[in-house]
Amino acid sequence: MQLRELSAATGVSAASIKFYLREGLLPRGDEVHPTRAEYGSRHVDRLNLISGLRSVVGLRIDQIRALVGIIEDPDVSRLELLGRTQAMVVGAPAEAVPDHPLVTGLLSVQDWPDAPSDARALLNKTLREMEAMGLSVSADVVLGYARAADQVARQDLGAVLDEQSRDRAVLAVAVGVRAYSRLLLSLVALAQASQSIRRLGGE
Amino acid sequence: MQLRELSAATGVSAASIKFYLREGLLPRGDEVHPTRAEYGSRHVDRLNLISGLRSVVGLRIDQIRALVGIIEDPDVSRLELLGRTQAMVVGAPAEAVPDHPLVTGLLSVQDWPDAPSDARALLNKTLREMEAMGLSVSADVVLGYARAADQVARQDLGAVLDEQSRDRAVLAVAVGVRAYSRLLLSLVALAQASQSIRRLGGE
DNA sequence: GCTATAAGATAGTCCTACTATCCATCCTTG
DNA sequence: CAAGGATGGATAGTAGGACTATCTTATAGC
Repeated sequence: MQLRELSAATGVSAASIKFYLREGLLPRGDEVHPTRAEYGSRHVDRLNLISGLRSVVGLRIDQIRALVGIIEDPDVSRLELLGRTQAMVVGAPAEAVPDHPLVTGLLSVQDWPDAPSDARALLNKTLREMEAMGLSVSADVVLGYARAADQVARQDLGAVLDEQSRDRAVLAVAVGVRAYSRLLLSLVALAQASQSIRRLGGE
Repeated sequence: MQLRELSAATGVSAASIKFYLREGLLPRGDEVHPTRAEYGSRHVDRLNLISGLRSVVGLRIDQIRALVGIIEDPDVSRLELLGRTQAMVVGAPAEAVPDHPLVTGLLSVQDWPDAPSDARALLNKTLREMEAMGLSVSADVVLGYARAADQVARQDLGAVLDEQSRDRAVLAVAVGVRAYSRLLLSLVALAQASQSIRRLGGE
């Protein structure tokens, strides 16, 4: 497959493919001559990953480059790869954040492993930011959400593990996280709208 | 208060204030002379709204302009204003979307009013998109999240209704929706990370 | 051999959100 | 009351991000 065909196969313009090559997101093809290179299925997977992460998930080029670097690092296990993907998509903080009181309680109630992770750091950061903004969060609410989240996680994991290439697994995780975040957002919005109508509807 | 003081009071640079004036996001001050204008608390509220919607919520200038237009339309009730704000923040679709089977059930179980809304359209659209992508969503999961969301909404609404100016109410809604959905997302991420460790941790 | 096309490199474009400069006032301070 | 510095408003410039168009060189196929 050469560049033009790769473009046709993925719907990405030839100019954009050249751009991704330059930016190091897409590996070079096998060079047949100085002016001819051969591309294969890994290039197709990679381009699908790139355009999915751009258009669906909304990551920036430098974030995608970072993720691609992890994908290609053979020392990174698939488990770690998926964790890093999740962290990138949800915007987890780079540094560790000390545990919020609610989090320690949560882990024991849910029987979740007490291991540090980007997700845990994000949760702690989020709780602290909400308090800083004057939004109080009750333990009941957190536990209620956590129970629901735990159910989702059990279901969702299977699909991701079935993906054959690392590129496809990463895309599946990213799209899944994005979809669930939109679902949650919709539900919060609908709940608020419903309560608003209750209280203000008759005014 | 003149421009420099307004800048000091809000932490927004004088140049940016001029930019927002030009863009029609911030009303002009009361013109004392051709070269002197007086700004008041409504300008402070508005600037806090603009910078909050930009930095915390991530809205673009044209979205903020649209919202400001609604704020200043006296024919729009506070209830409708808050609904429109929410729709902007969550990126609700412009057109109505037919109900997903899960949604009708959800409304009756939660005893939420059966009124069309942007939030409802978004939920329907999200559920349909997830199905199109092969992500199955169970009724149990949706109900679990909905219960938790309902609790949050009851609490959170009070704070919004207490706000005196429309600007502040809009900011409170926008920040609230954003913050709670991030909280949920953090919990889902942590749940997924925990389940991953369970299943793959020993590999 | 000749021409169309691929690969690769370089420079240009479009968009968004500001930021810097300019200018005509006008207020304040010595 | 004159001088200097600030103010409000207008115009143009900048920075970052993501491409896109152009150009060059070298082949591939006729």
